Amino acid sequence: MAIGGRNYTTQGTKERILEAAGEVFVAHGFQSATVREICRKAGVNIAAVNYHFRNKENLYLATLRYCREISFKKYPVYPDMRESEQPEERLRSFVHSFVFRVLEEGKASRFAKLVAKEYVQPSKALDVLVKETMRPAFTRLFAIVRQLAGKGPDDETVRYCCMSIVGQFLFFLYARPVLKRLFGKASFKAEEIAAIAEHITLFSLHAIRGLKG
Amino acid sequence: MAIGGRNYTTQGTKERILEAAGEVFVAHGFQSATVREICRKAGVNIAAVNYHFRNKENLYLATLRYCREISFKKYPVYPDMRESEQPEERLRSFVHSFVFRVLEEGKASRFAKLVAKEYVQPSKALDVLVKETMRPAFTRLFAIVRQLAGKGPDDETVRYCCMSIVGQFLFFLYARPVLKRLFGKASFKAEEIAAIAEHITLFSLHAIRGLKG
DNA sequence: AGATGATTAAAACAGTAGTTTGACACGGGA
DNA sequence: TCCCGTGTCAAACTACTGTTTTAATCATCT
Repeated sequence: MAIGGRNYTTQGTKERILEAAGEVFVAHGFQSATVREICRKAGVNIAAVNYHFRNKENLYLATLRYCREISFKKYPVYPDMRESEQPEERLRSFVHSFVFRVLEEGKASRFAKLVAKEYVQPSKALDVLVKETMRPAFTRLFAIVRQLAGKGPDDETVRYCCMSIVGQFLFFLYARPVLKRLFGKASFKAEEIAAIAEHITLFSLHAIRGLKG
Repeated sequence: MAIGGRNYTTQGTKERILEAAGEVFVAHGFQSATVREICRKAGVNIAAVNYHFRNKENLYLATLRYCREISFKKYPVYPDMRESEQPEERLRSFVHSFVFRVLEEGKASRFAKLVAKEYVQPSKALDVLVKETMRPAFTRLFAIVRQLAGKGPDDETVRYCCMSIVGQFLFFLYARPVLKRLFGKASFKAEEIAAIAEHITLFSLHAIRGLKG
């Protein structure tokens, strides 16, 4: 049961299932997704899921990890940036990589879409997601905003600012179906994504400076 | 089939179903919610749903409308405010009623929670939601922000600002399960909600002023 | 070649979903 | 009193779900 897997066809089957599972879970969510559709898309037998992943829930967790790896490999937390950088640049870098991770048209944005569903309909997976992904990200962001805000504002204010920044990401993470219906726009070119990231950066920098005093 | 309903027991059954449906749809979402659980909570027979609402999807739409009415009756769009008011105050009013509609502990926040699920897993209901609820709200917000920003920024910048503001609402609409795990906080007292609304107002006002020039 | 263990395939299983059915209760009008 | 439409109820129906079973296939090592 998935001990070594020296057989190359196994790797092929497992990966094909993970790819198809990514598609289907993004499209329908954990509950509504069916292993039958996943297997049909992957071109494998139904029993393969239970053989390679034990059950549906385990496949979901594996898919979450698989998609996270893809997303963070393409858009790292700090792309070629030193800790000693100016806080404005660190915020800009944080925002840009985050926004691309969310808005990109491709496999790298699957993780963000799965996380979106997890927010709204939490499962056991959310605990590990918060622990491994969100809490570290929030800690990094808090340090950046604290540096930008200076010593004036208290911790609660800084925390609220972080939430305001994250909220702006969430808009584009969630509102895509609404944007499509409001403005007829469903996908973004790389330059547009960069423009959005730059807007969020400037909007937040101005706000923090204003709150500073 | 739900023509008049002069029988008072009918009204009781229909409303009990709608109340229970609100609870269950908020808790599990449309797909995962079962009519059996709804009927058990409502204390009615399973067949009552199909008798009064034809089918599950129709019950869902009715529940959405029912919850929207409750939410907007308690927190109107412009609570005792004239159009001639200063734009700062109009933004503040817009933000406050929105935030309360989202964060309140009670039946009035059910609509926001249902909409949140609808964003992530759109169904046929989203089209009518966008048309009847989101588009008018976005138009009102756009007018306020345009007035705040002056004639300098172009329409796209103003639109991005609106998205940044709405995004901050979304954070608290979505991130509650995460906030619970991050800070151990799941519910907010009225003063805290007001403080959050005030933060979002100030954060956004500073940002818009900064972008103004 | 034959044995071995990992992998795949088809079929069946048990549980649950939404929906439908047909019988029954009840209140008011002819 | 009889009838009829509205509303309620228990039970069944059909479809689909995740999972398991059993047998067949394949690559690899002796």
